[in-house]
Amino acid sequence: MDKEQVAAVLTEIGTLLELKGENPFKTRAYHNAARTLEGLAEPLDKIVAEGRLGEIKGFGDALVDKITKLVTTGQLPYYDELKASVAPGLVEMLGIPTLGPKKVKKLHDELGVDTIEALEAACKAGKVAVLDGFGEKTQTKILEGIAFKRQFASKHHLHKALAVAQPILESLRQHPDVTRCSTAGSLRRWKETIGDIDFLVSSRQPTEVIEFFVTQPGVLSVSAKGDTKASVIVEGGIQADLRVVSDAEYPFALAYFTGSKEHNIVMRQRAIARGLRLNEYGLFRSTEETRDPALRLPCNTEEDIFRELDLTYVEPELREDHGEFAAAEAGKLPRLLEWTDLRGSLHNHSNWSDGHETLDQIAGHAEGLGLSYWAITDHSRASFQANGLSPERLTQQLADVAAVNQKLADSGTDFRLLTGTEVDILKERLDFPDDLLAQLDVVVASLHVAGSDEADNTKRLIRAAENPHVHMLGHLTGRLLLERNPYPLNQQAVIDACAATGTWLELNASPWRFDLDWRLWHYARSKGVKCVINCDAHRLDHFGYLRLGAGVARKGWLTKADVINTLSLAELRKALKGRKK
DNA sequence: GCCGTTTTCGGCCCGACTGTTTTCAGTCG
Repeated sequence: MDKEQVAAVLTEIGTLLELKGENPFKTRAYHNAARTLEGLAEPLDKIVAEGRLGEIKGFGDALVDKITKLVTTGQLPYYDELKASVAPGLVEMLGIPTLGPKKVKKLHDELGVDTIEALEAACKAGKVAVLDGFGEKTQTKILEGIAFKRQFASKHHLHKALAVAQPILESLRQHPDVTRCSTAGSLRRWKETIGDIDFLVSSRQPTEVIEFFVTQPGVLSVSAKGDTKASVIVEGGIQADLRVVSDAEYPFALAYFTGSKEHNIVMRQRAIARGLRLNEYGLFRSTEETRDPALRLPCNTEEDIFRELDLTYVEPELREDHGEFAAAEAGKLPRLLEWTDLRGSLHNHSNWSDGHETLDQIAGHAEGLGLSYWAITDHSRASFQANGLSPERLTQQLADVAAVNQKLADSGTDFRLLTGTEVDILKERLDFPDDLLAQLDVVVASLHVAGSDEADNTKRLIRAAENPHVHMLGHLTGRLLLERNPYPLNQQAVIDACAATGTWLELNASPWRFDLDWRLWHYARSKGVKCVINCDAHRLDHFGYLRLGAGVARKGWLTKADVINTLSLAELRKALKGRKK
């Protein structure tokens, strides 16, 4: 096993021990060891072979023995026995909000519950509410949690859908019988979560293309296969649909299948108002149902369709009926940000807190990608679970960043790391004093532990925005897509406070967050609030989130001028030092 | 589980909220 696999086993052991009610310090030792492994710079098998595993802090005799067995043989009887002794349903139950190991254990011990279904039945029978430490509210929350999980089981995060779609799209593009092809639907509109993946192809040989599609690598099963369309289930349980049309129909089908439904309704209304009829097969000179090619207006691209309906081209991201028609009619749609405009990210983590890589590794990777800057904003002390930095460690880190930058300067490169923090917004104050914040290039203030009181959460965020050293607020609502709803919060009031104080707002580009939501950027932009698209990177492969975040920013109507991290390093330094209002 | 030591077992361990309590356990980040 490699270190990722070993880390996964150790994490699972820790979770299983929690469910058995083991000493929390013991379970934590496993979780800590897993995290340490993931952060190792050199190969695990080398360390094991050279007998240096025990030199690593947190690795005693027991862990060295178990890790060595996993690395050298891929087996660990202790793990197998432990796993066999715990019902798999219990691990699944941990995924329900408000249920942790203690409650799950109690439910299992007292009620014999070992599946989600059994838990649901027990709640409905009122058996949970009468348990010691449980009550009516807990029982209700568990039922809500189960419903929430089921509701979102059919939705998928954008990056996962993209990862599945891109190789298939590339494959279709190479096929000799494919003339034009594209994704469509919510994926093309860059929605934050995706129900199913839509592909559109134009071809003279639909049967061949469909056969090719259903035999793509990653296709788990074929749910439907006809003359013009097919549906398959691909890896990750995502449904993917292919539609094949003639090349003359292609732009109409692309517009139709891209949607949104609401956008399409307005498009059809505009067609009717002009004595035309719009559907997936064409824009026809007729108000009757028809597919007669002789009546079809000659449109080769989507641009042509919009023009026929007296509109400038509307980018797919904007097709939500959120004001795009009025703007397109007036020729006032903004020129949207391009992801290649971005020069760096201002909210990221290193192995000083809960990130995976060293400052050197991060700087090397960012420079290699052609970026201009990258801020290191590790967690502050209160984020204990994330190994948050004390003021002393932060001060040490400043020196280390300076040393990395000196090396960069000596090698003649213009790329620089920036110092910073993601400082916790505590109940009455920020986690670091102002004089420390004043020494940093970048200060991101984030709420990690919010309450249930909307007014109080709002007040805390506004107070953070009013701090003269805070450049921006991070992941405003704390939502985790498909997992956790936003904190109760008056977002508009916070945006107004940002406008009044000159505080920037983060667009957190992690595909689990995309926070602030695209629907609110239009408002923020109208108030003059600047956006910062941040990766919140915890490892090198999170750098690609810049592209995801740029798509969300486009969906929020943002232009290059609205986004701070399109600035050059010199311009950015000036903006960071500029006095807030 | 690990660590450190007044060398053999006690301490490890932030800050806040919710729901259950009537002073605290469990959960979360």
